[in-house]
Amino acid sequence: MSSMTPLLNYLRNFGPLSKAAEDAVRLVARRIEVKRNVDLQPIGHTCKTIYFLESGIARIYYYKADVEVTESFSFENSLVVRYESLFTGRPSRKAIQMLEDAEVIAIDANALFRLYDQHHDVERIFRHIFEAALVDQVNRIESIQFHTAEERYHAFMKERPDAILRVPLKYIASYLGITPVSLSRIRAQR
Amino acid sequence: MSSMTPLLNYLRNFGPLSKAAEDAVRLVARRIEVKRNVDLQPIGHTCKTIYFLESGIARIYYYKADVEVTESFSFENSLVVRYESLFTGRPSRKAIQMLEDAEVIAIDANALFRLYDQHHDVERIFRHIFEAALVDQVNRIESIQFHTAEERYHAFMKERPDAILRVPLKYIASYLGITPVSLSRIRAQR
DNA sequence: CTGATTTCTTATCATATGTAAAGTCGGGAC
DNA sequence: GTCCCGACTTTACATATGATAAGAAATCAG
Repeated sequence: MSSMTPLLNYLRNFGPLSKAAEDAVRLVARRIEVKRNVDLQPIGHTCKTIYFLESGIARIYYYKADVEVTESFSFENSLVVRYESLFTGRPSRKAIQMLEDAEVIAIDANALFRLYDQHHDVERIFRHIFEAALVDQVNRIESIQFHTAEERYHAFMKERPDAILRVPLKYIASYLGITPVSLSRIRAQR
Repeated sequence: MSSMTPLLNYLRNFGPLSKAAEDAVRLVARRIEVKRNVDLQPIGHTCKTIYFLESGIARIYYYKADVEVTESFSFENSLVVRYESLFTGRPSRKAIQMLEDAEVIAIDANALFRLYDQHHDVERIFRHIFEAALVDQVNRIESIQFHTAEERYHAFMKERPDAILRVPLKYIASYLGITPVSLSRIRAQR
């Protein structure tokens, strides 16, 4: 049985986890390796897996009228989830792509949700995780809607200074909601 | 004891609710009347109450550099929550204001959360509610970042055709992330 | 009803961002 | 090493939105 230690440590940030629950989580998760540029989940697939990144960077992207759009990045030691598909059971128009070779833990979402009744600590932990995700989304909306592209670029740089070195700028541009040309302009001044 | 029926029906949309749990919820909720233009919750207050609107419209707003910004609207038969404060325990920079005279059910959030351990169905229902809210926020981000102001206006009109009649346009403009002038221009063409 | 205040629209001008096209740079394939 | 291709930047021009101000319409108080 592979270690899963990083995942279990991550989960413990959100609440205590009994030994029994820990074992149950291990049984619904498996460790996989994914190469750079591979789509972990393709467009059109219904999200039935919650991914935890031990290493590597992933992005969620989709197409808006033939133009590729980056919705989010996820870095090591965090989850990658297409919430709008996971919680509706509908196919996602979004794909998850790895931007670096990565070690990933894939959690079977339905199996995980079945643990909720037996292991209340598992339900509580994931509830806290998704509550925190909700807060993140609310804050992201504020940042998108009420800050300029330049402000958002600097905020992103401050929060993830390594991203600039690890992620192609064109993806950062589309994440910020601007074109690569615009991002170039912002970076050029000063 | 006041009826609370609309709230309980709303909750049942998200899962079954036992009689015992129903009674427990009644005990942490109270019914109030709020007048138009009143701030149900002021800026700077930590969110400790979840509101359900039986009637009326509310909006969440805040100030971004002296300019008032509308974050969201809530209509009758839905919840009003400042998630970023409720789930972090930190004071909110946002206020909740009524846009019409309203009948509101105020739920004590901490008392509600204490019910989670005794009444698993209450925890499950509110988990589903907040999961749905997470999906909403993800979709809102997509709509904000990757659609034009005009597309967003038409989408909002389609989803809430009554809003235009009940909500001052300046609030709709700031919700859409544009100025009232811009909204006027969009409405003028055609 | 009347006047006062707020909301909404219209017009003008400034600016940020988009689109298109061309040029530069750098890494990978062979 | 050489070539090629993709990523990034730069420039020129077009367009959408913002800021400001003034006027029209609606709402509110008395």
